[in-house]
Amino acid sequence: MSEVRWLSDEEQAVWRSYLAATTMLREHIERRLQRDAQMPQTYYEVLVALSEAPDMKLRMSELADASRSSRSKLSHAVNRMERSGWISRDDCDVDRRGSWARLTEKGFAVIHAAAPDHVTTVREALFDVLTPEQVRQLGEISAAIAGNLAGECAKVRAEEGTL
Amino acid sequence: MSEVRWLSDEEQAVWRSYLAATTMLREHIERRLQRDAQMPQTYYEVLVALSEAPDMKLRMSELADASRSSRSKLSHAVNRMERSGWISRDDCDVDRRGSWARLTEKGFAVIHAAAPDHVTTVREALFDVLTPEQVRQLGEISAAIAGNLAGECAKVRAEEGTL
DNA sequence: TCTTACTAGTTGAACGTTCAATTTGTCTTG
DNA sequence: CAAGACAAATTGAACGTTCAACTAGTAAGA
Repeated sequence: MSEVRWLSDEEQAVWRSYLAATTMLREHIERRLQRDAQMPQTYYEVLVALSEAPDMKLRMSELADASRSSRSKLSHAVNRMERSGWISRDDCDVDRRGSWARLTEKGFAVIHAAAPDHVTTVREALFDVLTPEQVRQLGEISAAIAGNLAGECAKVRAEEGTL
Repeated sequence: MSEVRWLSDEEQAVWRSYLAATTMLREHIERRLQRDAQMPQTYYEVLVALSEAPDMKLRMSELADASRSSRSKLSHAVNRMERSGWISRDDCDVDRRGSWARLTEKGFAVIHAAAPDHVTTVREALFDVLTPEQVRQLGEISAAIAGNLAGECAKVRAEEGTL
């Protein structure tokens, strides 16, 4: 039981600023995407992952990893997008428990229609307000944070099916 | 109708890294808070805002601003925390439409019990993986992003009651 | 004063996410 | 080739959030 290392005044200020910035940015993008393309950011990421995959299809687990979704969340999301006609589910011959999620032509059209607005939002809200130097810095900072948490997240992912 | 300014390879990489880092960090903190204190991060922020207010009470609208909640979201959240006995609602004499949200003794105890674990989580996942220089950089980057979005968010906030 | 416009806050329904099963199929080892 | 362990994916309930009304009180102008 060691003593808690509280935050210094500067750390406190940075943390609050970080929280404000990331929250506002996320909500801003979410609102725009909802307004322009009638989908949450999560669905956008799922569609992007599929559109970049060979034959525009992935096993559910692969898609879950690619889009940082839990299996359950992805299952619900794919249900929803299947009803919208953006994704279809195909049986997997190799493993009959598994199934493929495939981007339909309609889904392909939807993601391509959504992309320009989305990219513009990201550019205007993020890259346009930072200097090139800051962009580089943000890249390194993000890599450090993500690198440290990757293990933890993998562990959580692994415990999913187990307990 | 001008041409879309797509992201360069470097911007693309930074954006994906940023998305991975912020998503993982948020979910990590959320999981810990849920595990250690049985509350989502949003509720934690509401309790902190109240604990820092004079007499540990704020009008609902002030609390909404302080915790970056929509009025609706806050209303639901306070309902929940009132049932838990962490917050109580007091009538407002000055404006009979309004009401005060006040932190109860139990709520005060809850937030003080939750703080050490939470701060430790934040320190380990954020400050411990960055150099002092990077912490400073992150502060400036966050300020730039938040500063730019503040107007937009205020506008959304204002439209809430109107439409 | 009456009327209209506005503001504070709440509510219920719809949505997306989490959590804890559950189903179905594969792998392993005796 | 059984038997149990494990893996892929889905499901329903509970939760928190959003959205669009809605209630009730205040402010302003005629």
